[in-house]
Amino acid sequence: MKLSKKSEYACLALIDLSENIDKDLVKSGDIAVRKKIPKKYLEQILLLLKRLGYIRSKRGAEGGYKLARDPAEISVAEIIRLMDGALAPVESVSEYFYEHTPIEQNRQLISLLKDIRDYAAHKLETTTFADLLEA
Amino acid sequence: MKLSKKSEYACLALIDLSENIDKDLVKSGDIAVRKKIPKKYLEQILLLLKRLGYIRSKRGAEGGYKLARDPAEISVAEIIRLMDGALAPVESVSEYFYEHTPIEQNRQLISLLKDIRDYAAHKLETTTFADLLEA
DNA sequence: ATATTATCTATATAATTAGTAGACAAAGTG
DNA sequence: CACTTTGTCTACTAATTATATAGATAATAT
Repeated sequence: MKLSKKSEYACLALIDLSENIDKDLVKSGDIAVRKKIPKKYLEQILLLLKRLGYIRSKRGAEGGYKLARDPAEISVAEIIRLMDGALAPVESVSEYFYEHTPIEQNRQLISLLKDIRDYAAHKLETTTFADLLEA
Repeated sequence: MKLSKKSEYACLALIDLSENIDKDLVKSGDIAVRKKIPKKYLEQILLLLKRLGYIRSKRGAEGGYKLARDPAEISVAEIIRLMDGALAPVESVSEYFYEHTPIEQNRQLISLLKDIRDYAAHKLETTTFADLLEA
């Protein structure tokens, strides 16, 4: 797993929406400024998150976005998987994105990498966006 | 950390050389066939490993490669780092390849990713090529 | 002398990443 | 209604990285 900026931005956007969950709507421009994300790029990401059912939107003046789900029920793992694919260090050790890779020729290496994958996947699956807010 | 084929190939090549440590020299062509690595690509990788001091070579007919170091003293971590860079899922959490990334804006995310990095790094640092040979 | 093998450098190609640009659609405001 | 704001959609671009391939040269064994 290597996080792209896209998935970093997606997480930051969801964090921002979680932080502003009391507000009715949050404008993408505001998120862009607060989280220092290129505005047009962020729009693409928000659109994607909308299509995936994570957020809702309203167009027009005074429009914006809001969460469609409880932050406590969105795991970091699922967002990274949607943006970047496998959490595993190689696809041949991935649960959801399995693919053959050269390293499969060595059993020990596979089990080592699988162990790392399992650790990372467990951590990311059990961490939700509610956990990412400041105490 | 996402392993490239290059680092997968590099590991397989070092495994092959470890498996044949009793032999005087191993030809790149033989490694390529046994480990199913494109021959010319493998040559580049072997050359790199040679310059880095991991292997020695001899040219000409009946030439080839051999390990310059004990497999038990080469960690998987160092090879991946040399081929692919950071073991961490984002550079902002990397020990040896630190760089700013957007996600640094969230403390909790940073500590989560750092935890994953530490686990992976520890595993990979304590696994050597001697550990990768069949019992 | 010849065949074999490593060395070195250049090139190619495709995919991925990280955006930008601009037209269009919907909603609110005066 | 006109105008501004904000989301939606699609296309495009530029740079980088990944994954090789090609071919000339150098050294060595036979």
